[in-house]
Amino acid sequence: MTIQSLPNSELAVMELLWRKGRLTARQILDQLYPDVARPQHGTVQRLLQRLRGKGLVVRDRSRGVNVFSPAISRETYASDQLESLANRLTRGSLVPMITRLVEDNKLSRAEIDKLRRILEE
Amino acid sequence: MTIQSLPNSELAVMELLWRKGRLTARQILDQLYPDVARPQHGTVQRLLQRLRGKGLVVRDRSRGVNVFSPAISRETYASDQLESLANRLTRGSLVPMITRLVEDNKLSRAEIDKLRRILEE
DNA sequence: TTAATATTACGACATATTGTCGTGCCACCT
DNA sequence: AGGTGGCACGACAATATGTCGTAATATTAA
Repeated sequence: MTIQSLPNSELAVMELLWRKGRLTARQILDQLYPDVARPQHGTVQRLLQRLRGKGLVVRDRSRGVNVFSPAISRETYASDQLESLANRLTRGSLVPMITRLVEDNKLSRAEIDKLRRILEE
Repeated sequence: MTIQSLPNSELAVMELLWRKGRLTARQILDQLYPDVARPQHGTVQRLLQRLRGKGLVVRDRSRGVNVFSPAISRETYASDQLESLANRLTRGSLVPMITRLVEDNKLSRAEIDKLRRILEE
């Protein structure tokens, strides 16, 4: 089963968690809405709650304040989304998409080199 | 600018158009809802209208009945979505996603070989 | 310990998106 | 003129998304 695609607001929270690793709701609030007049704790709590429901965030209740962290890595989420994309559009194969990117010169020399190295094994 | 991600109902129409090339609304209706009791022309017309609005479908009014065809290829749409995914999640690079797929053995031998050939140039 | 403060969980909405219908209008064919 | 099919689009239900408000609980400061 594929992980669903996240809406912007939830992705923004994941982005922070992927960058920092572990954060409290307040820390997320401060980073997401640094200069909002009346920041809403509720909004962040809600987003975290929904993300937990989707299995993308775990919380640590062991200390006073809940600490949240990603349940899956950015790479896992990203590659999962890529698989889903390929399944929906190109019968599960990456070939048509990558072919097109190469033909359109959308991949840098460096990127191509790295990909080749990965595929050497 | 990136092409937006299509909802299921619209993707189903694109899928048909990509497969067949050119179709009238009625042909799409017959294929999409082959055994629905009271098929709704309006639904298909609406979907085609929205797809035209998004620039993904063009119509040929030169004959009596409108004939619709894709404005962009499946490969263009797919690779565009892939770029968008990479931009949102991995700073535009495919490397993290592909690396993960290889590590997880999600790519077949044949798929890897094809990708390598594409990247040879 | 108690009052103030922060945190949490979640109901409630406003908006936006998606999936469907229905209807009125138009063109063509008898 | 009447019938048939096609077309454009308003409308709306269902769902998803983004945001608040608040009551209950936990924590901290006095």
